[in-house]
Amino acid sequence: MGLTIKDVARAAGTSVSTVSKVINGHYSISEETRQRVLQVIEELDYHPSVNAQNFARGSTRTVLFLADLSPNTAFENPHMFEILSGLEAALRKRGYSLSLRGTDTTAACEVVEDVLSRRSADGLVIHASILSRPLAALLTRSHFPHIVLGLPNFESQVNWIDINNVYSGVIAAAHILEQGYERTAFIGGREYDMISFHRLQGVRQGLESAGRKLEEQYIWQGESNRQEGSRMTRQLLAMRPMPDAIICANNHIALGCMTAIQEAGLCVPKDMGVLTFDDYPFSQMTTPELTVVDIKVRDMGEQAGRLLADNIRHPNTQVQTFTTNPVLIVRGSTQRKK
Amino acid sequence: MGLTIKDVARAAGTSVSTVSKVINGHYSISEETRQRVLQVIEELDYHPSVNAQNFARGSTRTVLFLADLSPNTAFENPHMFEILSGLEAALRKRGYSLSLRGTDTTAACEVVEDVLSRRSADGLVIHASILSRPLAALLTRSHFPHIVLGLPNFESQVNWIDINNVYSGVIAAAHILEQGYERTAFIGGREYDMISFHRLQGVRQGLESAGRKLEEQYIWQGESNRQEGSRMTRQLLAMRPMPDAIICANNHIALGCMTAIQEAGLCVPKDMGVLTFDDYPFSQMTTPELTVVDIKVRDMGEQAGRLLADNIRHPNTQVQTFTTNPVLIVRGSTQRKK
DNA sequence: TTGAAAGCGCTAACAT
DNA sequence: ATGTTAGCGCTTTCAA
Repeated sequence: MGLTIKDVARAAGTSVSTVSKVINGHYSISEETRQRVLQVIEELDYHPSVNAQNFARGSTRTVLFLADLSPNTAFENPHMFEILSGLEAALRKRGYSLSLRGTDTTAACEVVEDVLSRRSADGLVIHASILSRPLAALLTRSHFPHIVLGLPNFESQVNWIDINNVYSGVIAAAHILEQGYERTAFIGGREYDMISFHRLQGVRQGLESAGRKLEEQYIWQGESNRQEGSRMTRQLLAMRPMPDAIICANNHIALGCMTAIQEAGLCVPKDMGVLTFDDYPFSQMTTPELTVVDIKVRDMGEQAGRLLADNIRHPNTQVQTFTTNPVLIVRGSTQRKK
Repeated sequence: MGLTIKDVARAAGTSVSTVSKVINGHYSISEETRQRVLQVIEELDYHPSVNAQNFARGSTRTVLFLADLSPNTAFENPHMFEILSGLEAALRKRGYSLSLRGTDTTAACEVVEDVLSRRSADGLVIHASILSRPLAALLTRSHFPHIVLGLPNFESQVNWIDINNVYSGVIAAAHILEQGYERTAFIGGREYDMISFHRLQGVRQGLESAGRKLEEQYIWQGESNRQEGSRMTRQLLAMRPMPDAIICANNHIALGCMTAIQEAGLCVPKDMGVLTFDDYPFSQMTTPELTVVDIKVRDMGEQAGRLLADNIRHPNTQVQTFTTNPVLIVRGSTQRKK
């Protein structure tokens, strides 16, 4: 097996260090020898050994992705894979490869300690769901390049990136108003459901900045499932005046909402506009199909990759960002205007 | 930076090679020194450098996963992530870490050539959707450890593993019979849809082995979407005698099927049993919920990991396996019996 | 602008 | 059972 850098040096009539410099784009090499060496590399079809490069450099050019990969997470979190794809693309563009490692919250600390001491990665991407205070402390203390996907649910100095759910709410409100709906309602998850909460906040802001108001009695909270979506919707339908548009915090709730409206004999989007967040395959399974404020979650992965690559170069910068890339996908459920 | 094997050797009063042997579980070390060295390693909190180990061994202890990771593949293929999770778990258990690389069919060959020449992985997991003839040839010719996820759609000598869709069909048929349905129909995708075809085959076998028959006029093929599912179902409902159970090749078709049956004023599961394959989140979104023959796709990932690890140890064995792990999930759509 | 040579930290063949 | 030592293939400092 294998050509080495020596073979190239010999064939090109130079030293190995010259070849190395050519490979790494060192400035001190004359254009002439650069071309010659490149030519030889091409002819010999030489590829430097990744292992030897890593070893000599003391780095791995690898980023490790840490998340909970227990059975069924994929179904519950179809976004994770998209994030991963975006991340991989962004990292590869910058010369890093991506490794994957499943772990739960408890084990995560040990895993990270292991990575640090064995130097088996140059950076870490950590899903917020497995971030604990000790882990955050470890990350901060070690100054190891990292980025957390999602807003940590406690104060910390870690680098993180998250979707701007508030802004998504603003977009939702704007669309509802633009379609001429007058009395907007919001049904969402419980207090601890931060995503729902932020979306609610955004809707409120969006309405208020247009001089409208999200009436308190039009806000309902419950579990995130279809049954609850139906239940909350029925509450709304019983009110006078009845709202004429319902913004649902997520798809599950929205599906229940649609059912309840149809069972009440009302027509979407004429009697009631319905809007939700995130474009899932089943957003298009209702009649009419659901208007959604979608999130370019792949973009978030790409941004995470970019930020992490920067962080590897400049380990002492802190990054805490909301990415603001929601996109409105208008479908039948809010198309009141022609 | 950091502790090296020399520090450990010095502290333990042995040579570096002894320490190395302890680390790698070499047989020739006495229990006594083993304990002493282990103790020192513990005390010093020493962790061998992955880079140095890889370099010295000439291997990476890494497996690369190759698949198409373009936008939206996650939605279209929710299974991929589950496979990945299973794979990671199985590989980790065997000392390998998993890397991820997105590529299309065309670029895949170059990527693999690069991996081979740079020795950047010890093995490859390749999704069948990006496998081309040249790539298969390269894999075979190079004897590089690999496993393809999914049955290649051409003859080849590569190692592969796939779901046993035929067997899933058999399970489906058995359940339908067991529930007392008399005239089974099958609606599925076009000829080129191999998954549908295999399931059909299985249903046929299952019925025949019970002395029944899948009548040719009860078999319809169309595109895999809801519209077509409805259309094919309406065809079936118009036939006399009408079938009393419909096996749908996939969820999309099944959803259309349910709609058509309900529009015709018939009752599932009394007048018509409905069964499909794969448990998706939306399998439970119909009323009644769909009985499905599910596939433990995570298990397939785990098996792939195991097979690949074996293949890395024994590069000259060929593996071409159907994993037979379908599981019947009985829900309302076929529960005719009490 | 180029080259010589000293590592990088570990493994494994060989010697004891 | 343990130790000695020659690599592994590259990067990088320093001298020329």
